[in-house]
Amino acid sequence: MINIRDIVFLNQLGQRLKQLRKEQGMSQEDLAYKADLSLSQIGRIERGEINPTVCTMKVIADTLEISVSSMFENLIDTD
Amino acid sequence: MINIRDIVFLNQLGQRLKQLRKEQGMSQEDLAYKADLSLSQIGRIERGEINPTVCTMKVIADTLEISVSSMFENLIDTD
DNA sequence: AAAAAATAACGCATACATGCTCTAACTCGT
DNA sequence: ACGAGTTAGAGCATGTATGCGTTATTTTTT
Repeated sequence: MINIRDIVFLNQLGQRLKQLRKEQGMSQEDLAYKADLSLSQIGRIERGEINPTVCTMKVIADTLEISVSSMFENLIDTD
Repeated sequence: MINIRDIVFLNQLGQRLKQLRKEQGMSQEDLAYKADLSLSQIGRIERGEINPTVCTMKVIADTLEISVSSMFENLIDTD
């Protein structure tokens, strides 16, 4: 089975999430609670450790009151 | 473990993908080959059967030569 | 109508996303 | 420096995404 994980993309997405979360003055725990996700999962996504599912990103976007589309905009180059 | 699958959202995304693919005159097999994904996976996503990962959607978006962000725009209500 | 192409629908094996719990390491304000 | 809050890290269990076949069904072409 081929691994399609795109590490650069996942890091960018993680940074983007962290930025959006902080803009709302929320801690990872706040976001986890409101989105009904685990705290560890929020951390792993922000660190780019995992390849989350689209529904996970949707509940996060809903919680941050933004569209899924805009969640994937302005992805920041990290390296 | 709580299931966060959003069936409505996944159906919308599947329809959106099918629309984008057909706009390019590609078959599921064409897309699968170019994106280096399995044919069955493309079908399952278009049917809204599964909750794909963001990297899967990224390789599909890349193959369709669109941004991930626009992949999540214009999601069509199916109900 | 028949053939061909495309899509759907199976089942199975493997990898991994997610939740949970605990501990460690930061980052603050006092 | 201390303590409180926040984030990181690790390990385990479970569900599921994905790939790979194969067969059925649908759609398109001739």
